[in-house]
Amino acid sequence: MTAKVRVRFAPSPTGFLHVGGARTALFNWLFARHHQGVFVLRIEDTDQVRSTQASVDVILEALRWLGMDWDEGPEKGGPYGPYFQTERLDIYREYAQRLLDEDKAYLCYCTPEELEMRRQEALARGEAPKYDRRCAHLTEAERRQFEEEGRTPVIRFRSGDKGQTAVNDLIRGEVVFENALLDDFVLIKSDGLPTYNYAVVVDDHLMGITHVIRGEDHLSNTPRQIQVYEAFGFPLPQFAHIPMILGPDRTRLSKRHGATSVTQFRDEGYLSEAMVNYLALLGWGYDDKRELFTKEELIKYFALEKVSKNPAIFDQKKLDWMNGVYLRELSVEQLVEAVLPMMIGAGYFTADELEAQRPRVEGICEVLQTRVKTLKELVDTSYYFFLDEVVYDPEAVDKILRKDYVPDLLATLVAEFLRLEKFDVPSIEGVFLRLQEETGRKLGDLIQPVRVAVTGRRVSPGMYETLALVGRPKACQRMKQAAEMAKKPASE
RNA sequence: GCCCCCAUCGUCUAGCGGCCUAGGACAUCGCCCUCUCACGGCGAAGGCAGGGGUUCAAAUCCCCUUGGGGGUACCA
Repeated sequence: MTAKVRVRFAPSPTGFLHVGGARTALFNWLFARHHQGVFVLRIEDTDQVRSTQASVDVILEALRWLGMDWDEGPEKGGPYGPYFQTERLDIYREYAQRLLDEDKAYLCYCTPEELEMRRQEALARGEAPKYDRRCAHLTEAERRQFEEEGRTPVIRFRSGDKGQTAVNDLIRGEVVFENALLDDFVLIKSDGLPTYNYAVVVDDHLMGITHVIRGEDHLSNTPRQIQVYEAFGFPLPQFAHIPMILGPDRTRLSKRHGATSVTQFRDEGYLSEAMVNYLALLGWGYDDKRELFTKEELIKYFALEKVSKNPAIFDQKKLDWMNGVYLRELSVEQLVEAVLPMMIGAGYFTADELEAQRPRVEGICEVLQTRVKTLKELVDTSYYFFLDEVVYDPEAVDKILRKDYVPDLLATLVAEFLRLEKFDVPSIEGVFLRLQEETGRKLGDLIQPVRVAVTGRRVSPGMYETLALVGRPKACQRMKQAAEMAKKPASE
């Protein structure tokens, strides 16, 4: 029997949860759940200047929203804690000391400025910009001299420069690196904090991680980490480097490409199920016919073998489509619940009026459900059901309203509407049908002017429903107003 | 500069030597439905980066070129 699968997602809290990070978390989570393993969340907050608690909160919240629960980590604890790297500093020091004692690491007194200068020089000479190892064999006297100068040392790893290091990647196969190309990288910074390449190894080992599933940007660093594993005599975990997510211009996905934070997508009205489904498809696929999966199905089908090697471009259009699919699968009640707070936020009505508005909102959701891709879009486009002022599309006014027959038509309709006992769909439809018969005009010629008059646009849900939902007072008032507009010639 | 990864329609992908005159989905276009728009249905267009090999046979294997991405930090 093989050991229990243990994977981890290890974000650094320096901002929001990026879709790339979310996808990495998802693959780890799916892998863990598929194998009935353990999903660990570890916070890599060793970058003291950029890490913030706010960022931790946002990341946890985003993970929760996506439905990825962690078995060990912040707020949960676990047998291998602490799960914040800054709370594990003693551990890193202790292990570094071991390396120091075994002469597998050494103290280096070079300052960042000196290193930067030498790097530039090396580059100028066309050489590889690697550390020149001048501190690799300091005498006791030299060391004391540096100390007296007030220099605080870093701990550098003594990396081998003969032979090769092979990464056995579950997705890419064997990837071989020349050891001569690796330099003596820093393990512990002068501020006492560990560097990434060192801390991951210690943590992944101590936390019993069996599979390291992470972005391809870490592949090149893996040989360094493997050397550290070997220096300690730790067994290697399995590695799986998943492809990057790129923007439409094939560069690394960033803010320039629009929304990239999970929280932002949530706020823009995307559904977490759609988000998860879409993210899963970025670099993973099941077969040649299915691409809509519930979370349970994803867990059931997910396999590293099916993860592709090539980078994926984040296609918001497809996300939009998929969100529309999930939106349409919602019951009207679910849709209403999701949208009510957003409508209050938009100022359509107050929290006190919520219950009174609910029936209307239900009707609005019904007619808009197939016409929008996101919750926000639903809220935005439904403004004319609530607000008094309608924004008229000039082109619509010009093309549809400014016709000779329109003022009379609108006036007639207002009169008819006012005469109705109930302002509901059948009654409204009856008015239009009768008028169509009497005038011999096409139904569209009757309806389009009303649509523009009442909604300001040439596009809306079915007009009978829209009128009923807008309500008689607002509808008639707008139609009268539009009739006046129709009489005036186009200006400015 | 050096090292590593990747390469099928615009995009995500199926394909793991013959089943491929390359399949699906999004996007695009057309038609149907229809009060507009959407939804839904039907259809069209669109791809194996280029060049060498290997093989009876290559999108599938190898090499080169090109292109893209990543790494090369006292960031993670």
